Amino acid sequence: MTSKNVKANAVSKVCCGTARDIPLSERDADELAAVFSALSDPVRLRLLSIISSAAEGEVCACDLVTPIGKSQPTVSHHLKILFEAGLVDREKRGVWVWYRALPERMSAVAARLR
Amino acid sequence: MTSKNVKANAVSKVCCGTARDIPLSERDADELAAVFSALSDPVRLRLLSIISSAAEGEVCACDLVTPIGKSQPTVSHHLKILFEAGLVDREKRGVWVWYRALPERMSAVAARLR
DNA sequence: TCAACGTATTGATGACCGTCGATACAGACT
DNA sequence: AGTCTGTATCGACGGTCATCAATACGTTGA
Repeated sequence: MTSKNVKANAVSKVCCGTARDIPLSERDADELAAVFSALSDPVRLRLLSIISSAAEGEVCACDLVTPIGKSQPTVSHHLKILFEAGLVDREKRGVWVWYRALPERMSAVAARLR
Repeated sequence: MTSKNVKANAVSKVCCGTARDIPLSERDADELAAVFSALSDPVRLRLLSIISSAAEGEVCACDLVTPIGKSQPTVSHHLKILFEAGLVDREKRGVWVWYRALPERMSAVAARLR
């Protein structure tokens, strides 16, 4: 329980080493996990896909309900999660809400996967 | 409901365009979401962090329980999820199971975030 | 064969999540 | 004023997940 690791190919009596410190802090792990939680739903990934590939750089929420194939409250719920995770930005203009992708945020998350 | 998008700064009467096709297929979205689900737990992220930064390239499962601070069944459960998501590889040698990171898999996932 | 140990599985529990119908809210137009 | 429309919120349902104690499995060594 208090000994060092052994060589890769050996099967030794001792194995378990002392508890080393974890490179990723608990707070960082929580924050990262929150972002990945937002990315862990296929509906949200498809929403991100549509928003990111918009020729105008932004998409009206009303253009997202039909292609996703879910109810309007469900799509609104997923957009809120993406927004709160910092993955998209939104702007209300009149009655409509326009969603914009935040590629630098995506890149930052991707960078933390090495 | 069947008109085109309007300019960014305008507040026009028409908004909602026809349903365009989604760049990300439903199957791809499901697969990607499954990987992100595996990454959406802080315990699993910390496990990945320990395994990825191992000097020997691999870590014995017995060295993961104490630093994580969860019960042995819980750690085993999370390791199984990481393995089934293709994020880590494992090899049983004697009584012990050694876990190894798969950085190329991480890079592949990161690449899909643009 | 038996005991000891590391790991995986089972079963149960409490919490969280995706979904939708109904409803509330906020602009825009008459 | 009122009405229409796009969006967000509420409430409820069913399903999934993280967690642990208990247990089963597999390997080692006596």
